[in-house]
Amino acid sequence: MTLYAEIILSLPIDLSFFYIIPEAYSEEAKIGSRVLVPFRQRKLTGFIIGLKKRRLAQDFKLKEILEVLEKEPVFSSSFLAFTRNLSRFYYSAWGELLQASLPSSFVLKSKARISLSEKGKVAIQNGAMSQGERSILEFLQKRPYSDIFLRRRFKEKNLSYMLSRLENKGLIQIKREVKKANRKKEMAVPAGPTQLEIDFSLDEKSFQAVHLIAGKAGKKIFSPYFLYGSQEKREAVYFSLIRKALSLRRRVLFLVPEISLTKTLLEKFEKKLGGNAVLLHSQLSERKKELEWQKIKDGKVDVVVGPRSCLFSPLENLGLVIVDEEQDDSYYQRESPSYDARKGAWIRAKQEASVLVYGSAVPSVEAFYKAKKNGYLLSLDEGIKGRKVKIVDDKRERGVISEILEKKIGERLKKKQPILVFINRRGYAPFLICSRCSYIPRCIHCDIALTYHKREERLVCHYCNYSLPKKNECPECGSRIIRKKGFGIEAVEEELKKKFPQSKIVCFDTDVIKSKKERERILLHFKKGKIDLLLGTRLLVHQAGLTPVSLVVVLCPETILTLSDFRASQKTFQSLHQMRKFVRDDEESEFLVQTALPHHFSIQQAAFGEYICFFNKEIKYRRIMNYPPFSHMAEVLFLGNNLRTLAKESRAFSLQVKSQADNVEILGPALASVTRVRGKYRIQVIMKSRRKRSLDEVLKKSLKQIKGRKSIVIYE
DNA sequence: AGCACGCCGACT
DNA sequence: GTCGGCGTGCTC
Repeated sequence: MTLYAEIILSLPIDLSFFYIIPEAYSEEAKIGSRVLVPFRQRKLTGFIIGLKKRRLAQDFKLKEILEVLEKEPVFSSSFLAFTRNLSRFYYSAWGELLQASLPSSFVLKSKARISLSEKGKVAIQNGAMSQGERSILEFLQKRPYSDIFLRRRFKEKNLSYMLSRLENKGLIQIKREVKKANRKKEMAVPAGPTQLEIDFSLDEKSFQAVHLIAGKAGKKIFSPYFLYGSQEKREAVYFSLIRKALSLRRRVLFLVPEISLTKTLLEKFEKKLGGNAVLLHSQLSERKKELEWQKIKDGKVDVVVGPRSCLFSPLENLGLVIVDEEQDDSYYQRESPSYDARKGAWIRAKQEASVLVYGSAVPSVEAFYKAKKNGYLLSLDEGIKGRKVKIVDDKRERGVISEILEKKIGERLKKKQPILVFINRRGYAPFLICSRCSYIPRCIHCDIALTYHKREERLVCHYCNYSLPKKNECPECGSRIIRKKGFGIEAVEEELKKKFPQSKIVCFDTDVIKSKKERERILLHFKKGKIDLLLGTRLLVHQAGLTPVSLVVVLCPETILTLSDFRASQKTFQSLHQMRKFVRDDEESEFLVQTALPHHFSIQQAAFGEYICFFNKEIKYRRIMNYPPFSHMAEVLFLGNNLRTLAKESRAFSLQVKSQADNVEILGPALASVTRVRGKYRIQVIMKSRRKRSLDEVLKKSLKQIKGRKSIVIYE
């Protein structure tokens, strides 16, 4: 009897396809199997999501599956259910999520190899053809090439069309083949004996938290928790819980933000758990990732630690999912397939009926509110550490470095105490302006002013990297009076070096740090005291292993607040809070914040480390404005080359939404804050609703009408 | 996504 | 009148 398979392909489309299962594969073809199928001219990797005895799609000529690639399915049915739910929630293609769940060598695709035919060889001599066609044929005289190579060589936009015409004329042959990686089975290296570090230094509150959560770990019931407390306290609880889960023979997924992935983290795990943990991250080699994935799949690993992509680890019998530093925005993947690993962890834990633990000392207000409201917030007593804090008003000061700043920095330098200065603005000046005609140099691909970089003497676009040399004359009116507006890290560096010529001052930003080696060298020098003052952007904030110092200075923390983002206050708070962590915990250490908005609550509360105060204020504002967590929100971004068609499309979309939505609020369409990036225009529509269901119904219907490219971001 | 089909302007 | 630009639609 013929069997049919419903298959999801690794493509950005929300459709499944049906194929015939050949007799030879009737045993191997199971739900979750990875298969190779013919798709138009190509061969693609697909995943079986259903088996049918009768054909459902009557009007198609079904094709046969070419190959079932493993004896046992790569995905369990519960994993399939999890990824399907995730794809529905975030409007990302299921196939793309499945593809992202596998090492890239598992996703096979046919590649076209193009060679000259006998007829083609003759045609070069005397055939009539266009210039483009002739040049391709002449190029193929040497040897056959892949279509990717040809595409790079001939920059024509319509190469594939030209090739298909040449193929039809019989002048070339196109062979489509799948290249499989030759994977040798490698013996897993047995973990060496590790000295296990046993410490159960839990205080009363932490002990109670462990007791409460561990009680749930034994049962197969989904139970979420939020641990609110300092890093050390959270970690102690995590490790107790991990041990508990392991003793119950259930596995653990431990998610961390992108940046805290360091060797230290793995060492910590090895000391506490032996060689049982595996660290996965994007910087591992493809081969290494493949081996680790296989180890997890084979059940040889009990704990997986890593960033958001680890959400898709093939762990079975999952008992505990931990999401540490819950507030970190790196959990949200914006590139397709987009998803939020925090919500993803929720969906997966629910699917696997396991315990879920979020943790943070500065939770996102959404998560904190939900945890409080639904009674799963566990406070580990985060006492506020009193540090000396000074907020300096920008407007009362003159110059880049104010008098107060100069005095404070001077004092510390005299005492040979290292200093950290943060300013999150690259370059020398955010933009230049001609004094005579007010001309501002702008990017040719993006709707944004160019930043002046003095080191290179160039004007640079921070969105697309377009740059041009800085000229002394205004290109509009020829005047030589061009002013610099505002200041960036280079200007601060210049000023500091002028004021403190004896001191060793080093800059740490993307424009200086070009290699891993460079980065480590500077951090080491700072640690050893060879650098007196380290000046950095957000890049520096994200360096784990930077030791606290006695003076931390922050310049312009308010830049995020000027953006039209409902989470601007939260982002400001979190970024300042991260910088505050670098202030040494003692009496004489000081945190100095110089800002144009000294009275803004997010800056004040962050400077003083008052999370609860910040939360109370912010949550009121969210409630009034009906922003998450009081609503579900979707940001739909329309992208296109033509502003006119884009406007038409987005307006049609919003009319469609308005016509059917009684309980969906809609804002826009409006030009995005940066109207054009890399030559593409951007128009934004924001939708809010109390219920995700209502939002989904409207969104699903309205999205069907749009053909153009769009990206959707979901907040809840 | 990729690839085919089909519709229009600029050229032999 | 054809070539080759791109917009639209389909893939089991």
